[in-house]
Amino acid sequence: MTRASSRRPGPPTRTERGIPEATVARLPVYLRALTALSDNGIATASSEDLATAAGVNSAKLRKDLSYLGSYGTRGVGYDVEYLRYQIAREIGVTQDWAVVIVGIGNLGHALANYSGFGTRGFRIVALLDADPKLVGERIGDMEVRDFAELEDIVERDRVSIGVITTPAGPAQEVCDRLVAAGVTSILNFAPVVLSVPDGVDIRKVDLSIELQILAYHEQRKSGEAALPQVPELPAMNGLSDLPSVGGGVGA
Amino acid sequence: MTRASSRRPGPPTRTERGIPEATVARLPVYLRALTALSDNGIATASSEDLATAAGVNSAKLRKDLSYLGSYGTRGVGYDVEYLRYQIAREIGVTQDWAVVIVGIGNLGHALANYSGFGTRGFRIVALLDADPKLVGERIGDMEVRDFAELEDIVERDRVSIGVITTPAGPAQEVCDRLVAAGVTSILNFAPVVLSVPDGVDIRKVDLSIELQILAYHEQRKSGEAALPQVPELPAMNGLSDLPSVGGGVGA
DNA sequence: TAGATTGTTAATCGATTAACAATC
DNA sequence: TAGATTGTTAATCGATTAACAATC
Repeated sequence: MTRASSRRPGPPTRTERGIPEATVARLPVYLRALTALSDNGIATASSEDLATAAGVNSAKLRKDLSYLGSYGTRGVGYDVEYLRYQIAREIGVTQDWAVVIVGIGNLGHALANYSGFGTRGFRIVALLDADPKLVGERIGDMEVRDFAELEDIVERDRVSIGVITTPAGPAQEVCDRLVAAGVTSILNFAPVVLSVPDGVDIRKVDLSIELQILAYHEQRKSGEAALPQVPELPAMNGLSDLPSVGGGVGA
Repeated sequence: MTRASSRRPGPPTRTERGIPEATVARLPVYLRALTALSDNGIATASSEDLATAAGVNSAKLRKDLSYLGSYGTRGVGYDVEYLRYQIAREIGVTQDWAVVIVGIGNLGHALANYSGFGTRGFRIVALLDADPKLVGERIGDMEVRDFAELEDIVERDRVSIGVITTPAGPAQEVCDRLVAAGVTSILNFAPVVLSVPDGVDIRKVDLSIELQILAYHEQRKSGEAALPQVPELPAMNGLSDLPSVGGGVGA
């Protein structure tokens, strides 16, 4: 969330279009919950219903929704379709955003094939890789194109979002090229801290960080109730001869 | 972060092993930064150096490290190797955690092949899928095994962490099975809110949510400086006949 | 000793939550 | 009107940040 913050002082008024970051991060969760309710033919839902579906408490949900406006009816609840549309509009997924994926290794492949690319709202316009061996390969109904075409594609298709699925090494360079080409939002899967200029948003998805956070809590559980995960058998701990899962992401 | 909170009142004393969640989430980032410095042969680093490498400000970094103890030297900085070990120990990655991956579709495949599985600290002990067509398939040096073997594997290998890479549909059922088998930490890639009992930690990685958060900010940029991403050509907006990237994750 | 840098304090900011008045 | 549920207030909690005394 490297966002150039340009906020005036004073309390955030609703009309000032200043929705707290924590709320913004939950809007997509509410959107998904509403879509699920809608698919189940449910026309109206209380904040309690919605909160349950979204996995938050109802006070938080009501507070979050209050930043968007007053879309509920006291004593009744929320109209599922109406609220869904309002949230989709607020997030900006009533229009389609053009996306490029750079780095067609295992992960890039997986993302390229990922059907529910955000329940619409996004459109992959190109899969790019610098490796000539990959260029031309078909994935689903797309073809991998040369990374050198980036600038043309970004301009032609008005691409504003780039997804980086390269290894750590080339990620910063790829990032710089994306930014120079005009991309202003980046989703980074490479395990590096990328630096971008003000005005460019960057978000990071990092498997090993997530696992490490789980490990931290896991370590502290062992004593409490369940059995420890640290094996009592000395030979098993850390010295495993199981291979460390080779491969490499390979862009 | 559905963690059974069992905190006594009062300010968090350093010795009370109560590191703030926000700090815990950054420790892996510091660990990675230290590893990079170490790989570059740097033996000592100031909080400023480290903060730059980790992409945070130095005040935050020092505050974070202060929860672990006093591992720096005033006027000098931090010994890279020493601090790296201390953080690794605090996180719990000086030991190996056994991990199972459930759902060997595109994403499961990608994760199974992912080499740097957290710069060590984790060991994939099984790839599981309920689809008989997948069972037996080799991925790297592992073989996909039947999901029915879950309980045996968890017990035998003392698995505490499960990664769910199934589609949304079966995810809750898979989750329940993991929990019943004794898994107490779950990393969920399926686009659903999973419910777990107290004492089980769950973290979620969600591509489409990340993209939607970017879209929200992107939408609000358009007016400001750069060109709008909403095409001026009416025919291009939302009505694209480009296929919505079909496929399905398929467990 | 002078310069550098940590570890900690205290102020500030933002997020969460419970409670309830407004109102359907 | 009585019951239900929203939208908002206010209290609380946790996270960030700047500043600086401690100390190498």
